[in-house]
Amino acid sequence: MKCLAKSAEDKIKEAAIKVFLEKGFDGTTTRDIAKEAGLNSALMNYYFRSKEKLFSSVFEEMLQLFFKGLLEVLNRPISLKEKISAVIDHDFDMFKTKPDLANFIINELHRNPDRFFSVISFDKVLVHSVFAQQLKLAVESKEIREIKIEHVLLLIKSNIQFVFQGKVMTCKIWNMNDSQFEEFAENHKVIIKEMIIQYLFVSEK
Amino acid sequence: MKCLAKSAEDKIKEAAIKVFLEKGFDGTTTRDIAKEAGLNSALMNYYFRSKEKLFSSVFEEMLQLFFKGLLEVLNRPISLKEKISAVIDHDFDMFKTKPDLANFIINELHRNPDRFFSVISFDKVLVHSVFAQQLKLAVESKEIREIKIEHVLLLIKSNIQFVFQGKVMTCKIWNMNDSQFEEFAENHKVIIKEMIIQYLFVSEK
DNA sequence: AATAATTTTAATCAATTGATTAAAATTATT
DNA sequence: AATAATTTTAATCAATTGATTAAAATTATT
Repeated sequence: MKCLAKSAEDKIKEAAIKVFLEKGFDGTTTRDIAKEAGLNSALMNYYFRSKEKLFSSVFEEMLQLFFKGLLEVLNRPISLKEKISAVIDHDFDMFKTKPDLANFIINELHRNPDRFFSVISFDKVLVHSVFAQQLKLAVESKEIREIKIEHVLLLIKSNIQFVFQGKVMTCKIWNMNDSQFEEFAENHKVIIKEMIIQYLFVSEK
Repeated sequence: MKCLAKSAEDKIKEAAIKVFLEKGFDGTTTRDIAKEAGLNSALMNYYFRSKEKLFSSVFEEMLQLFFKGLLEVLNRPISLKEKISAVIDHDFDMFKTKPDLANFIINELHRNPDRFFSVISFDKVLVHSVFAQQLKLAVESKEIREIKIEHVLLLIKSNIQFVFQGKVMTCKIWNMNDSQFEEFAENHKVIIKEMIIQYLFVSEK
């Protein structure tokens, strides 16, 4: 498969992912990318035609990454309660490896909202997920309180995302270093799980 | 006070706030600001010396806005439960008038983390707030579960902020128009309040 | 081995950008 | 009213940026 020697095209793409995620489209120059890749700057245009096209390719890959894992978890054959916990675990792990991902998606979607359509029709995929069915059944059987899937997913995503997005702010305000923050985030994950599950499942004390 | 005729300096500042909040530092040109203000583009340099200095002045004002109201609410002479509700109301109102604020702060803090120090020592202000005292007492009297203020404030901020940050995504995924989103956000606010209060206050069913 | 196709390079382009300047216009002071 | 100080303008600057080009280097094909 992919051997020791990466192709120039791969190197550029890889470098572009790194630099675009860190600095965004506007903050990145094509020379930044070439430098990060260690290649002549004309190669970016040779392989990807333009900065915009290279960016689009990066953005679509990142948007997939942002949602693909989530959708997989939502369709696992596990209970609703386990699933909520699993989604939270998954997103935490994802953001640990790519802390800039959430911010990148939010920003570039804001800069050009139409980008979103090109990739997936998420509404369909989410509405027809196993998770959606489970939630509907659980509401009907009064196992959980009456609530729409839109709200549930937003609750989960909100609580996870801002932990990482706001890392700089959190560390500055409470004087944490990186390892202290990591511990804090781990504790916060437990709190989020407890809070959301307790809120949804009515019987929970 | 401020009469019909605004000074050129004010017009530039006002335009800068608008454009910087929308496009960020990297996405904004000094000519954008001059055009928005309807003034000759050299005036930006005349009054503010440089794009960077004008930006700093905008950033500091926005960081104040981001926190000042919060601190005021945290020190109001009301009960803990009312206060949590009031903080959520306050932030929702703030983001309704300035939806780009959260994203702006997060981004520009990421671009230059050192900016944060210049304004306030938030840790001190937060640690010594009335809210912090109330929280401590409530934990001691077992009125609420054992939890640190860091986590409580993060819970609150997370849940509010992403509602607005993720507006584009939410509307795209669930096919909402602006008024539908507004209703959705209002419902979500109620959910957030219930969830956080129920989680903290152990007796709450 | 010779030739053709592909990839890489250095040089260069036009457009944009933040900033400056000197003159013009306006306002304040004497 | 004359003069000085301040504000505004149009023209211009050098640096940066995304992109192109033609030649050089490398690799694939015959």
